[in-house]
Amino acid sequence: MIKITLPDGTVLNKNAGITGMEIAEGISSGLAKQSIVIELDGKLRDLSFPITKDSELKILKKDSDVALEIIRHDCAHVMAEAVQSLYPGTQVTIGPAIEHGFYYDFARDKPFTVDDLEKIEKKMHQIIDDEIEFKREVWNRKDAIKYFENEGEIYKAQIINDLPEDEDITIYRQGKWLDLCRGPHLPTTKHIGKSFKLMKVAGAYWRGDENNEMLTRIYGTAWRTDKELRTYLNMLKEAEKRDHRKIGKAMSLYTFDEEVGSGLPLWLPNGTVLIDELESLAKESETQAGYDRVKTPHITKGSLYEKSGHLSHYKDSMFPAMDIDGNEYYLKPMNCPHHHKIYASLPRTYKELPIRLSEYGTCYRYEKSGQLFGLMRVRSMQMNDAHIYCTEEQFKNEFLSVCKMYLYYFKIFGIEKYEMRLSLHDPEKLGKKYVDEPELWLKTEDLVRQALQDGKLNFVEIPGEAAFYGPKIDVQVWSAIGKEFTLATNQVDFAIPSRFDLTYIDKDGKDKTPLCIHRAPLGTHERFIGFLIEHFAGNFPIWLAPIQMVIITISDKFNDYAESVHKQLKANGIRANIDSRSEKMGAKIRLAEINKIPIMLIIGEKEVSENTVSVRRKFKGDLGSLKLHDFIENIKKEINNRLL
RNA sequence: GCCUACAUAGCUCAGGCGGUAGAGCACUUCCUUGGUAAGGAAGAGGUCACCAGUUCAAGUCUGGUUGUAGGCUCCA
Repeated sequence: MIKITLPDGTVLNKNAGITGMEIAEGISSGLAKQSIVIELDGKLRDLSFPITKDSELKILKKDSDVALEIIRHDCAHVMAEAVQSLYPGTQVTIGPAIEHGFYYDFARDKPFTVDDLEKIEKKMHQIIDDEIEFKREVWNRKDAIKYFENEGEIYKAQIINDLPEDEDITIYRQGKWLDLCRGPHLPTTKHIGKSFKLMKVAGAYWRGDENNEMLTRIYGTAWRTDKELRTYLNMLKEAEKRDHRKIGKAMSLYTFDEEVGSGLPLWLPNGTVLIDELESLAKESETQAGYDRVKTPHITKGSLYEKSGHLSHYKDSMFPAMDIDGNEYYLKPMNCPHHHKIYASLPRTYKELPIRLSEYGTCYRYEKSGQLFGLMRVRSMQMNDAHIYCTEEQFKNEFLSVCKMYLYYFKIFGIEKYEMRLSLHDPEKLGKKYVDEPELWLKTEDLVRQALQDGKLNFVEIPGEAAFYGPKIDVQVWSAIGKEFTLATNQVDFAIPSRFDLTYIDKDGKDKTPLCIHRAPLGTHERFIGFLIEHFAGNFPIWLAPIQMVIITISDKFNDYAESVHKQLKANGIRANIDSRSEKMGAKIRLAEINKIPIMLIIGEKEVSENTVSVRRKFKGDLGSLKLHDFIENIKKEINNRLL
């Protein structure tokens, strides 16, 4: 007899070898029906797993998060079986559950196409309807390797070979088909249900290494119920509508041109308004925070980038050199070396520090063609850049005020979903990916960590994500379609100032090396605007909206008055258009709504005679009429305060 | 860069088997002068991404180039 303790403290005395399923059945038939898997002493096991010793047992039902993960994982297994039965000779590799679904990577001479997905899905339904049991077996390691090698499954054999020595090699059979798997699994394929869908095919490198062969990955999504599946698919559709590439086109914000080159956006007048507004915001807050503005050239000699370390650590992301009078020149990927030169152009004393140099210059980075993505990943980018040179004592304060600056920006834009990440170096990559200063790395990382903790900011630590010259804080956000991006960044540079012989004369008359903070609270204008488009779904607050309002005349009898209103709006710095087409008011309103123009000023007989405008706002509708003067004063307040 | 797919009017898209292009919206003109999400009519718009090849004939078939999309890898 063994003792089995349930989560509520109940202790059951049972014969050794009893299974989770049997215990569930003993409790209630309803529970047995709902049960998916058990947690035995903290480890997930199959319902059919024989319990042989005193244990703590938790029975997990279909509604648990774990169950959903297992449904997805099993779905991957069933897909693999379907694929191998339909396309003999295809090798299986790995097939995990992921957020929203699962994937499986296959090795096959001919990659799958979208047409294959339908056939595979049909076969999967068949396997699920057949209600096949998942059976766990523990195999001898050598036998397992031999088995998979004989089957021509070289990837599986390799996976087993690389498993830790002490780990059991478990095999799951589903009917005639079997796969190496840690488990656990559902009792039968029927438990997977029908709420899944194969989504897309993609290439993926074996073990995620681009030096390895390319496998074919099939992505699927799977849910507990059809309702959940439909909700998810619907969410994807809604997200597509927010896609900055779609809205950017519809609102004429920016465009790309084949003859200009990929990743090189052309900002149209409407989009340039957004850039200008962001710049004004940045200039305003940076002036207040004691920054000085500078301007530096777009191309520079290679020798400067040798000194900065860019050529040894960052060359892959730089456009190739151009030869000018026998010298190699590069397009600048970052502003730091230039700012360092500006710092070095004069002797500096401790009294001047901190020195804060800001620049809204364009940088150029060579991104591989496959990773360009609308405005979020481009090759020419305008940075909201600055470098702060300070003493070690000043560091914490400076670093935190930068963090506060981007939190201030986030508040203005109503950005609530973000994650701050402290990116640290990977000691194994010192001298390669990172400058070879092991002690300075640790010391600086500690300095940053301390600053964040003292500032009571929430953050997570990610090793191996630092910049080549120092640790950084990245602020991560997610695009409408769920891609993750770094929006703002705040980096410490401890190595470069000494390479550039940057010094200041300290109180004691001795030369010392300052610390340098790189910071870009608005990231690049391209990415920031791409993100804002999705964040607002194109419905920008008034201060940002490229076209703030449109004047709609009820008939062309009122065009003269409309012109005079337009003139007064312009004189007050308000961006307005007139819609004087020979159309009905309803049609004009509709067009303005579709174009996401926040305010409509309707003008007819009544407004002309009373010197008013009838105000209609997007999302709010008809707000009645106001004296033109009063309207302008109100709206100016809203614009100047950058209200949401 | 790698894998897969796609590229037709300003936008969204039709164009089984090869026979030199079509819709809706937008645009222009005319009629209409209408009070809070589509009034009517007519017209103009395309070297079917580009370059080769096959063919009597290519938007359609083949190859290449460029660009775009979804992934992988990499990053603000």
